[in-house]
Amino acid sequence: MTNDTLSMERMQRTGLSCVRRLPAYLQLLRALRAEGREFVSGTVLARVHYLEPVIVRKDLAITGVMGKPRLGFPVNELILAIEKFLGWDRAARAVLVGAGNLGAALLGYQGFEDFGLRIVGAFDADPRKIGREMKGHRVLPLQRLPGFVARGKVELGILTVPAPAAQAAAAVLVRARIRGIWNFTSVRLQVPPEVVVQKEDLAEGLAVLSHRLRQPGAQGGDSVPPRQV
Amino acid sequence: MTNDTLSMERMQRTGLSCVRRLPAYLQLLRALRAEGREFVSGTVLARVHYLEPVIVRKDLAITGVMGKPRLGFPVNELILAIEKFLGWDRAARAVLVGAGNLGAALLGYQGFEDFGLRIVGAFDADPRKIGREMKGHRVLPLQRLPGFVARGKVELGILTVPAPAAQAAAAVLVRARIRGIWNFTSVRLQVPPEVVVQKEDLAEGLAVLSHRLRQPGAQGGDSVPPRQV
DNA sequence: CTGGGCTCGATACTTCAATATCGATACTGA
DNA sequence: TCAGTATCGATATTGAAGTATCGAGCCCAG
Ligand SMILES: NC(=O)c1ccc[n+]([C@@H]2O[C@H](COP(=O)([O-])OP(=O)(O)OC[C@H]3O[C@@H](n4cnc5c(N)ncnc54)[C@H](O)[C@@H]3O)[C@@H](O)[C@H]2O)c1
Ligand SMILES: NC(=O)c1ccc[n+]([C@@H]2O[C@H](COP(=O)([O-])OP(=O)(O)OC[C@H]3O[C@@H](n4cnc5c(N)ncnc54)[C@H](O)[C@@H]3O)[C@@H](O)[C@H]2O)c1
Repeated sequence: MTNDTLSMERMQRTGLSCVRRLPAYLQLLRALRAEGREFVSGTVLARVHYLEPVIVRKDLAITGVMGKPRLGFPVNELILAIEKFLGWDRAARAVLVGAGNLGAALLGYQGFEDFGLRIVGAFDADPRKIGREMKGHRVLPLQRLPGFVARGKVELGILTVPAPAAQAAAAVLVRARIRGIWNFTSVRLQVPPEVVVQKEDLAEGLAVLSHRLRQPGAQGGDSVPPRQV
Repeated sequence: MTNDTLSMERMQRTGLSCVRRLPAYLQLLRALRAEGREFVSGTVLARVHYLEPVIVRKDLAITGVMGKPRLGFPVNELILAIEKFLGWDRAARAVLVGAGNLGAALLGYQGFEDFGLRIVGAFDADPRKIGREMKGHRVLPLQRLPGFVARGKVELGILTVPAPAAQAAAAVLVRARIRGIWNFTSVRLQVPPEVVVQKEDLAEGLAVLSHRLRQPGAQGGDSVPPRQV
């Protein structure tokens, strides 16, 4: 059985929780590679992220990379495998729709290249914003989006318009044959089944934070720390 | 058994997945209240959010509000119960640390009052930003944070500084006796157990999106997959 | 060259969320 | 008035994620 077949088989039964943790591993692995480390144990990765070592090993198993006893996992190989697994080996091209508060922040964020994303265009409906330069991008009118997407092989749309405009803007993206939408509005978008929508809802995190503040027995930290020492 | 006792008992065994869904219900319930609706069935709530009716009923059960057969749940009572459950009946006061790209977006966001949050101050370390007005807030030097927090009964800190500055900035917040930190950096903060940290990681969502784009059998629409504690 | 100890992968167990099913209730409409 | 039905709450079942444990491999120290 080839490595690829193995990888594909495991991909089927991949839990989402695991996928969510991969970027954190990737970040640390890249830092280790920059230091020249060749191997790292799952135990070390776990300690940094307050996880159980066994979770890390199980997560890394889906990449198909084998660790060596006493040594750990090969850092560089693991980086490449995770990047390939997530499709981050080549950055996906994305357009941003809604060059407002949040849109400007995302346009100005330098870290997306590390996460397999490159914003190549910004669009807005407000005539006062169109034509202006924003964080190194010229804001274009929404009417030019379909041509831009088709010509530029754009795969993703980032949606940062006000809630009432969200569904209509999503429809424009869908008609432009975008493959996925990163949705920062609070609207549940209706899209055809071939379009993937990932909703990013700040209210969710805020609800968890508020709730934990009210919980008397809540523990601090980003997650449950394993056991001390 | 009083409603309060019931509510407190159920609060103990509340799952996080449920808490994450509450803001979505709340949003729709408020819209219904604005229309004058007095009752709404769990089935309707479920349809809007693409959930199973059973899930909605179980989620709403933790508020202690009882629904009536054939009628549904009392809208206004439910809103008040959810707000109280999350502690959103009075907005928590928060300071923002790091008035950069993302910080400016959050400062300019008008929707936080609906989520029980009020940003009352903005802080930065960059002398060029200090003193400037930003989205209606004067940016203050970090040294003034402790006094500001103590005097203003500030409970929350919003962390939007670059990653290398994150731990130090968190330490300032902790020393100022903040109760919770909303962490937008990619750093796992080390804080004492009485401080609650909620980490908001865009890379997680992006990883899920990328992965689903590569999954041939993935279906569209946004789902809210459960996350680890 | 040989035993100790760290680490890996595999398997079994536990916990919790999602789903299915059921009887009970109260409004609708004939 | 009373059958019909949408809806509720409760319980049981399924499934996924996290946890515990074990044997095996391999490096290193002595
Ligand atoms: N700002 C934040 O911190 C924040 C946080 C969480 C969620 N959000 C969500 O992000 C979205 C945008 O928030 P914001 O604060 O940036 O609002 P904003 O008003 O600052 O920006 C919205 C932008 O969208 C443009 N726009 C309006 N209608 C459009 C259309 N039909 N097509 C294209 N562009 C259009 C507007 O001209 C404006 O530039 C909202 O849905 C909000 O709920 C924002
Ligand atoms: N911009 C985005 O869209 C985005 C998205 C996801 C995550 N983030 C994260 O948010 C954080 C900020 O991102 P950004 O794009 O706003 O960066 P930024 O550089 O625009 O803003 C950072 C701000 O923090 C200030 N600062 C630096 N050191 C400080 C200190 N010790 N104390 C107080 N303030 C200090 C800087 O002066 C600057 O104003 C980063 O950790 C980034 O990873 C940003």
